[in-house]
Amino acid sequence: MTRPAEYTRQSIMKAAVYLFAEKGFENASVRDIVTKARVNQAAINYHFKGKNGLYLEVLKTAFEKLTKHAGFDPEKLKSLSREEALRSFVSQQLRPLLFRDEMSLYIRMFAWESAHPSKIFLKFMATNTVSYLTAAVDIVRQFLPPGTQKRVALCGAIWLMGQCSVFVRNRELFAQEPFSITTDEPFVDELTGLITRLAIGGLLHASAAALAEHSLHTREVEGSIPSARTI
Amino acid sequence: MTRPAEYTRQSIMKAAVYLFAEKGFENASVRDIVTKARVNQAAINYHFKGKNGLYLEVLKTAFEKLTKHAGFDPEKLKSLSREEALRSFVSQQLRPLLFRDEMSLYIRMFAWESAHPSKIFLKFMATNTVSYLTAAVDIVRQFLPPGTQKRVALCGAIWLMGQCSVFVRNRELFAQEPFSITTDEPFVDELTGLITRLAIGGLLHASAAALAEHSLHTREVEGSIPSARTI
DNA sequence: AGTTAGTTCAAACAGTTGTTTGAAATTGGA
DNA sequence: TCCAATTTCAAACAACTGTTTGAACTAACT
Repeated sequence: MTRPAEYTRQSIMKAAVYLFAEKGFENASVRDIVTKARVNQAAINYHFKGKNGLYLEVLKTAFEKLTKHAGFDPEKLKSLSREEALRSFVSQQLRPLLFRDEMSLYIRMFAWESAHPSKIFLKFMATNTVSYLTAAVDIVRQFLPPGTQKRVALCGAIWLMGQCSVFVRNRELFAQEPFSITTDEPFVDELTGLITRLAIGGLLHASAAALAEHSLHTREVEGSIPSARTI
Repeated sequence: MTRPAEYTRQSIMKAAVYLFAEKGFENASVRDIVTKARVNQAAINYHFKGKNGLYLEVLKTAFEKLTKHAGFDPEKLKSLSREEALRSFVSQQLRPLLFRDEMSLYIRMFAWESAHPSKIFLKFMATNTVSYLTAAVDIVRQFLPPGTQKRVALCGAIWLMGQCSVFVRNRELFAQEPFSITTDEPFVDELTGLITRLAIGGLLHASAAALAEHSLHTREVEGSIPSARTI
């Protein structure tokens, strides 16, 4: 039994994370990956049982590391006020705008999925309990009334992440003409604050709407509150 | 000179609009299109000089019709208050959730592009002056101070459309488990109101930040206002 | 050294994509 | 009717995708 295989595995993983983050799952080809990893074509199928298998493995480690990372530590988040927790989350989501570290790659990978989820990703989310997403749901839930349905909170979390992912995905695009946005620290700080305030406003509104629904059937004119399905 | 070709052209256009709206540009193949249009493979290249040419043609007519459509008529929008104009715009953006008409297809096509713009789309937007987008920029601009830079308003418009496009793109997904959102009229109405209020809040905040920047250099502690680049 | 399991490799496979080809069919004008 | 431009068509092309193959290599154990 030889174990130089571990080097190949890690090499592939690293290249895959980078390219999935850069282009998204569908647009990163296995040939791209093996070239960057400097390994043979067949290596991906031998070590991961195909591209899907590789992606699943990457997703697993990505969410593991994200969860362990300070920004998403459930303990730390609970010690913060709900507003601070929300801001902390948004700040983490926008991390790829400022830093090019490992965490930023994972977050950007997720940004592609939040635009148009791949089937593999959805399957992964359905089977695994991803505490990364759980953290987001928990934060959102703190702005919603106690009895709020799970899917409402889930939907709110996805919406929240969508707010940030536009900028993360199209980072390079926004840097060019005619936008010419330089994503330096003060800009990202301000963007973080803006999105946080927006989210708080949106969630509290949804909360109020849901409460009104629960209290009495006081549907009157237009602008009435339809149901707790409101995000 | 024969002119039955016009039928083929229209047939291709119709199929293309449907499939581009359904899957986005990259994921709709020419074989999908010619099959749906019941024409020959080579027809697209003969009539439109390739897939890109077809897309350009589709984009052209799409934006033409969208502009002419009541919801984006510059005259009508000017007669409304800025809040009403914004709400009207958001309502139009969410149209594909309720109706499956021509306009909805065009809007959904645009929703794919707002997630991750294709090169052809960007080129089209750069060369043509799309009054559809101009309308959005104009609406956004009414919430921003007079001197606001063009790219700031442009960025705001894109952000605004992004708010809606998540739901439009992933319509089918949200209808399934674990979301199970039935996009009926009351729901879409409420969603419209919610996004409108969120947008107003966000834009007004950006406006205030930009104004403060212009008045005096009163940068003090953290949470200071960086620049007018703020969306 | 010989055996065996693990790992690499170049090549090919089977599928898809957009595009091109050159002949056949169609049509309007002479 | 014949001509010539226009339009259709089946087939093939070239470039890509993910995956499989079977031989070659490597390293540990007997």
